[in-house]
Amino acid sequence: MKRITVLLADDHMLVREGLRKILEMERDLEIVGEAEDGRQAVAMVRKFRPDVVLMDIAMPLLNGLEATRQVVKAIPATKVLILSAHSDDAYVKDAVESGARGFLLKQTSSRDLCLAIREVRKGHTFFSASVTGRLQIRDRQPVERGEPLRKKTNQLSSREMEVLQLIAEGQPNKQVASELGVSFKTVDKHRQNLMAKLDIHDIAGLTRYAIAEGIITSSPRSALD
Amino acid sequence: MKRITVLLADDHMLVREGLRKILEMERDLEIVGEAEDGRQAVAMVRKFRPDVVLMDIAMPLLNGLEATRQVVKAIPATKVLILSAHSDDAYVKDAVESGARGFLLKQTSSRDLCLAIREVRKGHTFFSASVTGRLQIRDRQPVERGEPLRKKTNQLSSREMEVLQLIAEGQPNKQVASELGVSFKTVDKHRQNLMAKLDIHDIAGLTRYAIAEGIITSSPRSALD
DNA sequence: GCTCCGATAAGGGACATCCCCCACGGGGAA
DNA sequence: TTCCCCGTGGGGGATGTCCCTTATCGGAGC
Repeated sequence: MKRITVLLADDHMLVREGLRKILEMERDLEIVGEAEDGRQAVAMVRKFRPDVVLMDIAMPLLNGLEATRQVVKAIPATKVLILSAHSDDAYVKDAVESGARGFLLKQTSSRDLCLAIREVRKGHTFFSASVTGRLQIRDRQPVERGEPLRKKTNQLSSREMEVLQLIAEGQPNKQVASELGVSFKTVDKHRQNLMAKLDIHDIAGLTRYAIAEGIITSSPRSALD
Repeated sequence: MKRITVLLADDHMLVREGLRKILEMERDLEIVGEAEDGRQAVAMVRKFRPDVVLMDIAMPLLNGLEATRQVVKAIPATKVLILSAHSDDAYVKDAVESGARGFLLKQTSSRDLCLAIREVRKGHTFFSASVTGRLQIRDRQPVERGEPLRKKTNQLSSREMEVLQLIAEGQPNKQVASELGVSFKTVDKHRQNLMAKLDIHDIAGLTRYAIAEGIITSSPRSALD
């Protein structure tokens, strides 16, 4: 009986060693290699043709998503399972569009990890519970070989982006209103709408989102040093 | 012969399970508990009094550095070994000033991890090769037995740092209060004080500051679940 | 002893937030 | 054309922020 061959791609040796120890307990799994950056990961997939790649997103030289695209394109038989610390909507979306077959959070248990590897190996998909909710919004098209999914009305309008930025910069509704030359109530309404779209319901969350999305920066001292 | 007792503090279950598997191979090490945030880490140190705490920096509710200060102050016999993904100068410096006995990168090998645990247990220090060069700046100050030093840049007290983190994670005063087990009005006062110290007067600004200082990350994960 | 400070707590007030409700006009899609 | 989304504007209310004030307690320092 042939075992499922797995490639580990993570830039942290401790994490790799930990994952190795976890996976070595499973009799049907076999680790065929370890990569410490995205470029190495692609090269090792070409060389070993593993059934599954366990791919971290944040890696030097070539990030996990770009590496996934190259792996999917070069060796379609190899299934990519993304391993990320964050369940950021954009990451999950990018991962799916890159051709990944699953998205695992580092908060998940080792049991789910092994489960996920076996599922994607069989051609199925596997997503951590925390991220599945966001995927069902889109229609469940066969992501298999198709075109990249188009963004639906899920995105913020340009007006909402403006309001988001000003809020994240610390301006109260009233000030945003005068800045944009509209009514305070209009700003309030935009805020309500974008909060509903993002499912974020406090200013701190909006600020973190804006920073994560690159809409603003967190460093107030960037002008000085 | 008594084994070295170790507490794991990391918000990623997979990482904890990986570390557990690694450490369980060592006969002289014994994992006495796992914490998934800083507050839990402090509580479990008080409860189990482990020889060594393996502490991640980026954790929800209470970050690893603040947790280290509290552990060092409450249970000086417990040695804290910081485990971080980044070798940022400021992090290393903060870690030392917080009273940590060592600083390990996640890029280090499992052999070095075990070595580091044994060294700090003996009262020595252990720093990953990549960060040792930066340490010679500081002269041997009485970090040994005394109180953890505090950064000069921000004169925030421990309590204020805690409140800042929870606010930046999106929690309203009331929820912070119940989290810390104090009155809503006390939290409000801490907030006023830290806002005055930082000269920041809105939540968005506090959030940006907290991210810039590495107290939290901009990832939407840390505030949720 | 006295003083300063941090942590605790409370009252009160002005304002902002967050979330409902409602409506209108324009522009693009079904 | 009809329908829905988007931007605009408003009412109202529950809750939270932000900033005053005062006060007690314990520890650190002089």
